[in-house]
Amino acid sequence: MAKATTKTGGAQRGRRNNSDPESTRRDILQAAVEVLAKDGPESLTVSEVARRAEVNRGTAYQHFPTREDLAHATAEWVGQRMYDEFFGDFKAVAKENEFYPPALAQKRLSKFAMENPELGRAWLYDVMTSTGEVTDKFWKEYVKRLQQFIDNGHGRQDIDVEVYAFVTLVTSMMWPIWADAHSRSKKARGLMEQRFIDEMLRLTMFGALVPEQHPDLQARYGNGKKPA
Amino acid sequence: MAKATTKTGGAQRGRRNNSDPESTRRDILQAAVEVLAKDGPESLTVSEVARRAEVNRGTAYQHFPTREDLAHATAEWVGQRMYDEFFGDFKAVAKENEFYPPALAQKRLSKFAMENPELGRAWLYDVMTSTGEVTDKFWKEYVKRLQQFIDNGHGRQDIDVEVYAFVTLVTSMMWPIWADAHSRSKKARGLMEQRFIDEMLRLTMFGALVPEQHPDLQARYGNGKKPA
DNA sequence: TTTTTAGTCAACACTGGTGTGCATTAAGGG
DNA sequence: CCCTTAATGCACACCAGTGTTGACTAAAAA
Repeated sequence: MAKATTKTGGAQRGRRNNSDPESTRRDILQAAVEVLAKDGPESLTVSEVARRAEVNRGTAYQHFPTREDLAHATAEWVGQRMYDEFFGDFKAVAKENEFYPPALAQKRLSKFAMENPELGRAWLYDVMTSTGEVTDKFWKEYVKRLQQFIDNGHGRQDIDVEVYAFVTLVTSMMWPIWADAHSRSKKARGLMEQRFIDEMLRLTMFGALVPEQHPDLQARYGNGKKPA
Repeated sequence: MAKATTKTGGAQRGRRNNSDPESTRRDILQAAVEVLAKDGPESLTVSEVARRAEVNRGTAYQHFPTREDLAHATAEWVGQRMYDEFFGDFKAVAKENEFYPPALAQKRLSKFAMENPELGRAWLYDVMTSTGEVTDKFWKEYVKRLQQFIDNGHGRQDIDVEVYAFVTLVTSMMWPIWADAHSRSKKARGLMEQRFIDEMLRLTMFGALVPEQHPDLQARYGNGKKPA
């Protein structure tokens, strides 16, 4: 009504016109992560993401030519964000090139995963669907720091660092999903978080078995060397 | 040609006509699991599954009225198959109502996961997407047996059984996926399997830390009781 | 022999995502 | 003031999956 100059299509009057396309790109990627977390990879469509980002579908296609491009960019973005959010303020907590003290590390990792379930979920989906090597920045840095922590004499020398990193990362990212499905209240969720942290630390510190009951394992793994 | 009686549609002459509809149902479900493992939940469509099962789409719809029905039935079927294949010959290996010796258990679990990656993957997808409580038969039995194992004095009394079961199950199921993505040859894959088994057993037996370096954790988790 | 069951085949209407093209704005910079 | 950039809105062709229906057949069960 106000302006009848418009013939057919055309941009809506008063719509956002961003001088900073990067922010639009971020909005789209963020929406993609949310879609991934909420409905899984099946629902990661350009249409759905654009809707959620409150961005025109055409705009999304300008940033990501195909659905596949969007999916890949999303995976990368997740890796980058995890890296930033987890290692970002590292210097404030631990010395450069050093791992956290374990109690702090596990707590931080769990907290991070509980607070960013959508990142964890997206990361897991990526791990589960990627066919080639995972080049994830976050993963690499995590393994590196862990290795240094062990080299510094804090961890057992016979650890297989990659496997150990895999175990802690995968379970930490997966647990919030489990916790959400198995707790009704927010309070219950908090308890679940604490349970996980406690058990992981306990396991990290002492393992799960009563040593005297398992002489065979003691013989095989107790010498501090990797088994042949 | 042979018979010109057919007017338009109609069943193909000499086609399978199964007296045992259950086997058809199984074929469809098995195909669904394979689709899930190969291309993920996005590709779990009635059309695709029917194609893979070499069954008419209409037939699939007779067994599973909607795509959702098929998805749910598939998840259930996976749980049941995992239960059968993992606990099926339990009595042959361990006494009734008792857990395996840990070395055997971890080896068996890993082997199972490596040999049935499609089941593991489907199970993980289910865990990751289910919103409600996981009622999985396999999971429940696993936790039960583990609890008994600990009650019998083989494991540390302060273990949080559910968390511990979660850790071992999730990582065991996920590792083959990781291993596949990170190994070129079949031999490399076998090595990955062994690495995982070794590290899990080592971790189970001794944990990951050098106790003397972490008096704080020793104080908190070393008394054999759950922290308050 | 008749009937029921399990399955095949083809056609159809419908939905929703894909990717493209184009006219149309709005803002900022030179 | 004009030009470029970022974005909108909409139309179009296309494809693939969904779910339904109706005609048909082979084999087992009654």
